[in-house]
Amino acid sequence: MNYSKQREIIYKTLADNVVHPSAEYIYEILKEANSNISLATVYRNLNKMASCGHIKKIEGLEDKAHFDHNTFEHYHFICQKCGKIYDIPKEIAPDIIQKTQNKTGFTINSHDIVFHGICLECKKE
Amino acid sequence: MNYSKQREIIYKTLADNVVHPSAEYIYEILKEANSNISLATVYRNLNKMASCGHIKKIEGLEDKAHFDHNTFEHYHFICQKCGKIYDIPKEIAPDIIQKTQNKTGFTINSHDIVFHGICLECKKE
DNA sequence: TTATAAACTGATAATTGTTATCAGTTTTGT
DNA sequence: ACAAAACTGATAACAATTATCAGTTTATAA
Repeated sequence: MNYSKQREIIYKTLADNVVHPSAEYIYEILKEANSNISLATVYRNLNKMASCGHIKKIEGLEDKAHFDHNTFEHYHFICQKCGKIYDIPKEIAPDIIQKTQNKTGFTINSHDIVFHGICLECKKE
Repeated sequence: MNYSKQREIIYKTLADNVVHPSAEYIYEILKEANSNISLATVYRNLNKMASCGHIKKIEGLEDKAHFDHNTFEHYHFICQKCGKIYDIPKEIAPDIIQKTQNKTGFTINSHDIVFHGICLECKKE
């Protein structure tokens, strides 16, 4: 993979964002900053970085895919009211890979856990 | 919800299938059986049954959604080689809801776990 | 350095999975 | 048997993503 200025900008935009943005959302931020980076380039580079493990792709939320620069193992919670995505620490499911491999004999390369529910903020209301 | 002959056929097609089919796949089976059920009806009814808990919708695999008539709590493994989807028993992650609720204070309504890797069949080759 | 191949880009057309629409049909409760 | 509600097939519309393509940038090595 070669260096590209656009990829660097896309990664920084992702990393600086507290949220877990979609490709579209990153594209909008870049457009407002007059970066002149096309939507196709955003998709291309997010997917490229995800497939080489530099970032994480979060699928199965609504329709869109979201991206996460936080690559240490963790899970996600999506609020059914506000739509916000929260990180969940991996300690909630200890030895999950080992247990599953033992039980099935399959080789596990990755796994994702997604919770749906209502976050604290939205419960207050 | 009213009774519908098409919905019954769609459910039976789903239940009789060992695999976890997509809407498209069910539609193809029905078409071969000359059922004359339209793709829209397949989508409509799978979604309807999923939202009332009669079946399960599995999202976040590749692009398509898949469906599962097995509604007891369990997880999924998708083989990166053959694409087959396997059921994983819920025992691999005991108390996962309780733990996550305690840790976050969020209310959890549902959760999904998806593993990616290589299944036994494909490892043999 | 410059030449060259490979990897990249923006713009946009194309694709794909899914949903909406709509006129007509079934189902259900009275 | 009748009206209201829920359903249907056909197909247009939609939204997210990917493919295409001519031109540009990057890495390599003579």
